[in-house]
Amino acid sequence: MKRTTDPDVLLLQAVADPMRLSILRQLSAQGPVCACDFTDCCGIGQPTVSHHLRVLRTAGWVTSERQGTWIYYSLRPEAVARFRELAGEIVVGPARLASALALAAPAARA
Amino acid sequence: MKRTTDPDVLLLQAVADPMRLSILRQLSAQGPVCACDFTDCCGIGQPTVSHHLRVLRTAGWVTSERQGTWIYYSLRPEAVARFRELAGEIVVGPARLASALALAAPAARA
DNA sequence: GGCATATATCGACACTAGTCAATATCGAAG
DNA sequence: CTTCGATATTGACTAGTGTCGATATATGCC
Repeated sequence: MKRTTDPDVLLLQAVADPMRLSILRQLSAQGPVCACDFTDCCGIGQPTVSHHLRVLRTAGWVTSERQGTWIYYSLRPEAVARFRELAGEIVVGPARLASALALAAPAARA
Repeated sequence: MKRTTDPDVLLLQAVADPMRLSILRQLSAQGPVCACDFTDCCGIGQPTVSHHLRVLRTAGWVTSERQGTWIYYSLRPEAVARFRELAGEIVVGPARLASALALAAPAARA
């Protein structure tokens, strides 16, 4: 995967992993979750969990907050909203219309 | 990236690439697009375009259809719908509620 | 048939990502 | 201050990914 600076792509890359999708779903279902909980539930080593959480934090998906010994992770509303926007960008509707108008003209836009 | 069988993750992995996101956006905006158009617009080699289109097809994002010499690619409504569902699954709402009820108890649900 | 164009496949390369073991850091408790 | 538990970082290894050049396949045209 080539390194990218596009924040949209970073957001998508971060969620495009089984562990991280699982983490995000758990955060969505349970709210702020202690990092230790991810370590238990996913059958995965602690450093790996920490790594995935870092990826999610870097991409803007989560924020962390200390509560004594533990660190709680929460979803960032901005990321959730942006993800939904991205999903909303991809639509099928206009496609069929355009195809009816200008099919068989591959470079017609030039 | 470890190989995965989860179709949701496959869908997300497919869209989590600059070229492929660009291709999907173009398909969303213009409808069925000739493969040759992607080759021109993205400053990328023809085999690479073919590779990305195969990834998108494998993930269920697009279907191909021959029109004489050219091959037109279209978005699959099922994939678009599933993508939007996935985006809808991640919500921030319940999080705050749960945190108000049971904070400072990392394994309270056990 | 033979040729030209469009697309797919193959093989190879560099780079990246996911994972773990070992270790460091940080906060709390004694 | 020492110790302990939780989390982060480092270093290394493996495997997957994006890219390309060369080549194969398919379609249309002469």
